[in-house]
Amino acid sequence: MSTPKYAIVQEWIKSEINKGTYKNGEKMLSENELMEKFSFSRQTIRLAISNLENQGYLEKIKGSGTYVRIKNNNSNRETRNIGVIITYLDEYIFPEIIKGIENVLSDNNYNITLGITYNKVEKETSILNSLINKKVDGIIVEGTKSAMPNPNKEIYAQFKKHIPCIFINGSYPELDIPLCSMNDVEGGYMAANYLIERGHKKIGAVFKSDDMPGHKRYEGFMKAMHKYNINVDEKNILWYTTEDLEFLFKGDADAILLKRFEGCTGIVCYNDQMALNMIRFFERNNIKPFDDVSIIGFDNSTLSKFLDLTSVDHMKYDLGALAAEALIKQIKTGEKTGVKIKTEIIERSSVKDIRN
Amino acid sequence: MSTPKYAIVQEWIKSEINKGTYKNGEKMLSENELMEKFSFSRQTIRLAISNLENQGYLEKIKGSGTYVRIKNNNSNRETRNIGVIITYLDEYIFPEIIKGIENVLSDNNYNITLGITYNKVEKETSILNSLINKKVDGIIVEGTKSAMPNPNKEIYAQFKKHIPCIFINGSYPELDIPLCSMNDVEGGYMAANYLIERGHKKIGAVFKSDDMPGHKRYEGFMKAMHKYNINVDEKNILWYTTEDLEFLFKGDADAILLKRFEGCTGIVCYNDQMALNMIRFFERNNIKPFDDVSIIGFDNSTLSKFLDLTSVDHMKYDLGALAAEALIKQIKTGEKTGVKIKTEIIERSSVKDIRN
DNA sequence: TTTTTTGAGATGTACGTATATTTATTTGAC
DNA sequence: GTCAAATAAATATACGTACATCTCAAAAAA
Repeated sequence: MSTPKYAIVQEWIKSEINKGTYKNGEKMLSENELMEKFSFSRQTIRLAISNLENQGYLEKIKGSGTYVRIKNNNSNRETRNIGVIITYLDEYIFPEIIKGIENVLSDNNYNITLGITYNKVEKETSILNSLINKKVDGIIVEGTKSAMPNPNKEIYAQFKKHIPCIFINGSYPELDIPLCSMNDVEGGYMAANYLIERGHKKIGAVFKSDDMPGHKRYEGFMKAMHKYNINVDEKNILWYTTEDLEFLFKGDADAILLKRFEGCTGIVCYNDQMALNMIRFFERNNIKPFDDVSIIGFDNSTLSKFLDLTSVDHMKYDLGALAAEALIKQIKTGEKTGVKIKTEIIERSSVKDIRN
Repeated sequence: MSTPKYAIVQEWIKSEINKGTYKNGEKMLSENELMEKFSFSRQTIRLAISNLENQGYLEKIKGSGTYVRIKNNNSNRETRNIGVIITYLDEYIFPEIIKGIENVLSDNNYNITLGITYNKVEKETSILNSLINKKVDGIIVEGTKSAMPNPNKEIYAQFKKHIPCIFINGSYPELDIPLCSMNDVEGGYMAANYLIERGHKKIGAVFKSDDMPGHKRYEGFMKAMHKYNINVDEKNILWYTTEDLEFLFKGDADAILLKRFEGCTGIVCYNDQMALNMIRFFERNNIKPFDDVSIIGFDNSTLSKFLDLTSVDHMKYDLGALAAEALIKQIKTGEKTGVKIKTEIIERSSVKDIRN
């Protein structure tokens, strides 16, 4: 069994307390009410309550009820500890972000407490609860799917009253928590602009559809094309989802792809890994990448260095560093500022100048 | 009812502990034994044990039993915080290691406090000092260059007296701190063995000389060659340093490399990035990689997935996970154990079977 | 000999039932 | 209106059952 039922109840109670639904001293739902709410047996509910009692969240009074009673271990002393919550660590942009955060924070004598959510809301809840317990001086969060309604939103709302917060990549606008993010629209614009300036007119693109940055980069791409009055043939713009990767670039779909990108002299790719896919695709079909077709990627990853691929760098390190600086500023002065990170094209040899 | 049954059991256990019948660390009667002894139900016994656990008299270990473990509350109070110190984060093996550590620790309700040393001794010193201040429950360390004399060695010696430690990748043998590391010798052996079993006899290799794993992988490589009585031509083994990367694989040295690997049907590469270098090198010189020359890499990185490169996986995730488990074991029981991580070959299409 | 599998024993999770004790509110007698 | 009794609601104690999961050592296989 993945998460025991009693643990579900525990997490729920904890997060409700942290949200502020039940305040210190107030009466919690009775065992019977919790039974009905979760449709668990009374024993299971009692186990959860008993655990929380031992952890110092609740107090039971026989015959009366269960009450929130938070034991404040130590007062509001400085911990010089910052919580950093991210969705993933293995995707190649995150290590750089963390590096940026770590460098700034350690220069200011802060430690990092790291949490990884794997884009799962429940994991995020438990990390947030444990950070509240630990009393951090501030948090930097890359929230789980910010487009969807997130039950942790209320915890964040509670959080920001006492503890400085900074979001990175995405945020909940209604919460008024500052955001540090890369400028994907500008990145898409620059990529297209870079090709156009070197004489390319028929430009294809590959974007990820199930991802916010994908849409933003497309927006920037189109902006550049319109600025130069270049008609965009939608056929040349390929949208894919994570699931498409399985078959779309393995060779089976080459005939389709050839038609989609027929006559294109340059391709803007969603990221460097996609650029690699396209390079392999062209090689398989006797089209020389970089020479016959210019290619431009995103992320300026290790991959692009090895491939000698021109790539749009969104300064992942700076994103982390500036987020950390914004947080420290907020801790010191209370001033809430966000940042948009600059993008930059790292020139390598994958784009050919075809002007006469 | 005057005194509840569970209280009777509690009092009995307490007095037996105080009498010295069961000493600290010793195994208490099992739930079933207590059931029989008192003729109470298992739930009642469990309640008594659970209360004593919360009072700091007992500890339950699932699948093993209930043990006497008397906690002295005040001084060394639990922080449920583990320090993790690594040299780098951006090199591609580290995120996986951290993921392994994080998963195990968060399952056990520990937080991670992350420190990055960038292989600099002074940075390591300041991180260690700040962790001592923070009173972590344990640390997992990837030490800075363990071959060199490290002034932090004494800090570690102090550390390990009070706080459980685990080293990963490398350690200072004289400190007697357990080590979790990958088995590079075995990895080198497996890579060579894999090629030999598929009919390759003239096998080249590229190893990193300024790095411990490079030497270990070479050692394993030679072991396999000797086992099959294959004479190794030292000319076919290329050693490089970090600095060599600048010019050795950019094309200028192709003539030299061609001579070095003349006639080789397979190449063992120090890691996947080096494998990519070799692939590019062969392509430049009209030798079809994978077809004319089999190639095997190390690390099973994203790169190898994209290149469809057979690679030796040293289970970076497991390294982190097992190190974390070893640390938790040490915190709970005081038992100091290290682990050697298994290696495994991830088969893809870069090695050709050339047996007749 | 070494490695793998099996199995017994231990704790963990979960449900059901029944009765006891305490608290707080409502009801009813005065 | 006041006070005591009845009642409802809440937690406390206690037993039974079932199956899940983990540990460790013994047995079996390589």
